Amino acid sequence: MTGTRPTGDELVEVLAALSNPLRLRIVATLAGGRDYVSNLARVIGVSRPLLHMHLQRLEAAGLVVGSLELSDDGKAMKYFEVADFDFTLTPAALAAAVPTLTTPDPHRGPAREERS
Amino acid sequence: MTGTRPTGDELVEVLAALSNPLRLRIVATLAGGRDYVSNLARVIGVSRPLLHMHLQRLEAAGLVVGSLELSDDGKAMKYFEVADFDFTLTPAALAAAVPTLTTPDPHRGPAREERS
DNA sequence: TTCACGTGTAAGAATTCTCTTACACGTGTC
DNA sequence: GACACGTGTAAGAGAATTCTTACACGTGAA
Repeated sequence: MTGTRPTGDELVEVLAALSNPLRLRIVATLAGGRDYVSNLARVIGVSRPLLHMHLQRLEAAGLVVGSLELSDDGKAMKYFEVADFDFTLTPAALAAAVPTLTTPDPHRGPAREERS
Repeated sequence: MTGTRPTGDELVEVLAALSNPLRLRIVATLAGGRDYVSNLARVIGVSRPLLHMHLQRLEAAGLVVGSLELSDDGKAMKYFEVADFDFTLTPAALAAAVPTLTTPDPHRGPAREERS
């Protein structure tokens, strides 16, 4: 995964996933070792449902990986760990990714000239 | 600016600024050469007020630089160009930035344990 | 004066994001 | 059975983003 040239859409998803303080904190914490959801929520100091949502976002972007495991006492634990991603953000790198953006049409129409 | 270790807050602002398809397109376009607002709006195909807003966001994040200049025929033109930024996104880099995040208190309180 | 072209900004709607609260299910232990 | 601890998800409020439309001002040319 390291050194991969992301498509425009992938890049936007990754950047959006990392542009949140809490998610940044989640990744940073997981960088120190894998952990399961409930415990991670306690460590970071966030409610479990909230953490659950953010982990989904991070996993969708491919920044963390989760795996459901069974503990010795039969409990279903969901462990998460960071993926070893490596993205470079430079004007040139962005320019290379932009051509592969799938029309992010503003809202309705693709803009017309102002002042008819 | 290249190779600088950003603070957590700076990093969040930069990532938020780049996590939008249109802003990514703006940076990519400016990477091909400086331009003034009205023309850039035509080139990209977006309304000028909208472009103006996005440029503000990019400039606030330090990704583009604007300068008001007077053209030969006396018009005030605002030219923008990309800053030569270079950010590295790896688990380790993020972990290094996170400690400098200024309390991004969720919403109201700092979360309490669930299930009283 | 009027038109073309540059600048900036404010008001409002539609959408998305963030977060809390509440519910559901399963398993091992007291 | 009741409790502790793990999982997942849905409903709703509040705030932030994104975008359009409309207005303001200034200068040179017809």
